[in-house]
Amino acid sequence: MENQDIKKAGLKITLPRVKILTLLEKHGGHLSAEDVYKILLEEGEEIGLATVYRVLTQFEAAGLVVRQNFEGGQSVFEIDSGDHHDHLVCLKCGKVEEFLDTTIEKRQEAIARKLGFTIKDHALVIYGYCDKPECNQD
Amino acid sequence: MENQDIKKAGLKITLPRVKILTLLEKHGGHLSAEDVYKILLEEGEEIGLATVYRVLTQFEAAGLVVRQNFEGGQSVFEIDSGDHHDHLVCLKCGKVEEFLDTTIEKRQEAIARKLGFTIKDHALVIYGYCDKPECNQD
DNA sequence: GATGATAATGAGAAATCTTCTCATTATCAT
DNA sequence: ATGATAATGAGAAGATTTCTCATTATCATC
Ligand SMILES: [Mn+2]
Ligand SMILES: [Mn+2]
Ligand SMILES: [Zn+2]
Ligand SMILES: [Zn+2]
Repeated sequence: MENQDIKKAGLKITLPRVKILTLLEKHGGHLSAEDVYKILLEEGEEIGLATVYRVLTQFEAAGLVVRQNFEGGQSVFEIDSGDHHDHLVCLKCGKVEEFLDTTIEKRQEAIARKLGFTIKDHALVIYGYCDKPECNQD
Repeated sequence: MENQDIKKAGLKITLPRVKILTLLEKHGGHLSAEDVYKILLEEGEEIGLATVYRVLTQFEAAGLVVRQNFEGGQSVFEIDSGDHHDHLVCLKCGKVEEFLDTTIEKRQEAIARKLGFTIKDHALVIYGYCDKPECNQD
């Protein structure tokens, strides 16, 4: 249940928080703060955009969601399943695919070690065109 | 000479363009539009921030510079040497290191192929702490 | 279940980064 | 040198995100 996750994060169980977390779980994909805001409005919820931004940032700090900064426009958020992964983004239709490549992950560690960096996080996003007919070719 | 690069891009040789390109070449590293603007002002140039943004975007389109979207804050620009590379960024001091790993590059191709994507571009940024004493640890 | 200290919310203002508009000025082919 | 056209600079405006603060909700305690 979402309520336990919220409580564990040291946050009070409020309607906006439950609605936002439930929506992200139900949706499963990548949503911007404004996406979340609009969907909840359409569902008849009373919520403020500032609250959505605030809560998503709190959820991120609590490890409940992950923020992705794809190029251009807004950040998007997704449930933190615990399994790190990277992304492919279609420049035409916006479709997002996920992948995890242990070879890449290991190489990153080696590179950081060689250059004296302690890795805290990383972001690998491949931009291109997906295989849908209307997206193919430049 | 910068002038030829600008001309080849189909752009007129103007003082702002020459100054911006020269500064990026001289500096060698990663500069935000505002960095460029402030440095040129300090050097006594008369230039507008809008021009800096406009010109950097034109240079990017022309393949003269590359834009990097590191998380938080402004985009930064660097001369496009033609050699693609990725980045490590220190979260404490902002230091940026560059690297190129052919293993990672090849794996990305394989992943895109498997998922039906045609790669147009990619961004790999490793965030962490560099080996300077004041940056080490958390 | 009622009470109250405290945290959370929502609306709008504001901050931040970037692009746009448009009158003025510079470039460059002729 | 001239003129068509492109570029510039200042400020307005757009886009995204955060902040402020008065009002409201939560929840530990009674
Ligand atoms: Mn994802
Ligand atoms: Mn670089
Ligand atoms: Zn697509
Ligand atoms: Zn550092």
